[in-house]
Amino acid sequence: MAKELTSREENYSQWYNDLVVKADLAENSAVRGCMVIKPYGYAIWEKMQAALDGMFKKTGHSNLYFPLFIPKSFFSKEAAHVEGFAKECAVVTHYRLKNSPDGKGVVVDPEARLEEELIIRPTSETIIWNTYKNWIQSYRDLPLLYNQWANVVRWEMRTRLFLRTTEFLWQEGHTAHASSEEAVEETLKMLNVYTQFAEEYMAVPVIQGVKTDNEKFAGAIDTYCIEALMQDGKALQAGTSHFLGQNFAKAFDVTFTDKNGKPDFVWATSWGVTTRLIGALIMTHSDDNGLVLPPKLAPVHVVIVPIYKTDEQRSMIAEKAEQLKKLLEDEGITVKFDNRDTHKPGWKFAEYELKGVPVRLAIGPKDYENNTVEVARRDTLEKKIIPQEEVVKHVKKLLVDIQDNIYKKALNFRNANTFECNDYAEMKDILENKGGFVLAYWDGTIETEEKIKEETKATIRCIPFGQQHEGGKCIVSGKPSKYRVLIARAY
RNA sequence: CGGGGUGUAGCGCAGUUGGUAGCGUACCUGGUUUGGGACCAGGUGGUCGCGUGUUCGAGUCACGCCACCCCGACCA
Repeated sequence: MAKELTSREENYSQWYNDLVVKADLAENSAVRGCMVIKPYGYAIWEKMQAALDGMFKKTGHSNLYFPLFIPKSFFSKEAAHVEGFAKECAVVTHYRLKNSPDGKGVVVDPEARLEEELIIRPTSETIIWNTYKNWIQSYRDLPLLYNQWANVVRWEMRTRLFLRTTEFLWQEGHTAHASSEEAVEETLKMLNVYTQFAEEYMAVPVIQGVKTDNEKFAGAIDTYCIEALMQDGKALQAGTSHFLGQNFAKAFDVTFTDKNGKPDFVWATSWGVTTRLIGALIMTHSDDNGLVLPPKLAPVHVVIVPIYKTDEQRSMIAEKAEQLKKLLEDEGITVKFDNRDTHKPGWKFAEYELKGVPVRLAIGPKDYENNTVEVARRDTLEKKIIPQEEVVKHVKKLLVDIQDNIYKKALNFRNANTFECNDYAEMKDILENKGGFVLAYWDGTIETEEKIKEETKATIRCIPFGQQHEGGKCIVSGKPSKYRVLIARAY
């Protein structure tokens, strides 16, 4: 019993930390607040990247790459933007080290101070718009539909593996358009891409909406988001897409000549998702036995564990396993045959459950004789003996079933923990004792928003799309309200 | 940055009134095992976070520093 997990009930946050480390996804590094993403965790990120990147390409985007460093002066050009990020920027002031005078180690060479300090990007709007200025003259140059996969740094006080680290990986799309309508359309299009990715690949149901002015991205006109509900009843923002209006074009003087020969500022969007999605994935599906990964993002779909007593059995079963592996791989399924003799089958079962491998096949002497295989599915832990000739068909179906089942399970959980609420005391009680999403009327004022935040520690996550009711009274002030907002404590 | 806590073998921990460090696990070797985290025997592994002090003698006492974790405020 080498790797006992803390149970979710006992301590959810400890469970999460244990799981990330014990499933070998990531660990804390020698640098405060920064993590080492280990191969298994990185493999999940690569799967996410591949799926998202394909979707970006299909919607007409290309990748490019901008520098990690941004001249300090760029940052002061968009007032709201500076305000939003100033407190968490890492600043490069020098470019050289030298041997310490006392002979012990190295010191920063005071002679090598930069004329202008460089900011390590917390996001790249400023350098990108400074550059787009040179790329855009006419409406014929538009739109620019670009994306970059990059690392960014935000100097956070308190960090948690994947959920909040000082450095993290993400993609940031930055597009330029000739009209407001087109930019808004792009913003919503990418929100839909994120939604589709979350639901179809991650099997995480999300709620689409728009952020309040108070919660929106610094420098945006509107911030759209998708919000997911974790098993502990807390919300997690799984993606954001911003309509930036002409704010950055004005700040960096990016103009174009329209069809009528008139100059105008360019319209902008930006949108991103981060390695935080791995945290969302973990907290949505996993259980007290370990990770539960959706087949579409699992680095390994199927693990084959041989069971044997003698060397002869071992080699006969290995041959059978290799045959099955090949058949499954021909169907595009990723298979690991764990033929190590250094660990017992029971150990391997526990290990791959911890790592969330969706399907496990076990082949032992009895199976060899009967031409059968034991199939176990990770999401329900059910086991079943099936004939070998049905393995491929069965596994293919099982992978689809698991993807489907964990999505439904997550959706049911969210539905069971989403409360339409019209009474403030009741809302407080829900947020305090049960957790989950509360849908309540809000009068639209920042005063009410701040009051809710202060008294419940929950925030307005978004104003959900597609509300068709006639309105009601604000849950706090009693003033008329057009729509319900999504309220929850959040990561 | 505030409150709390912890630093002793890779990991998790014990260490009494101060006497030169131990347990579990992991690791290595050999053997028996293998259908849910095997067992037996033997073995390797420590600058006790760092520094200064008290003392004949410090993991243990004093002072200072550092790091990490948890809880808050800020955030994807």
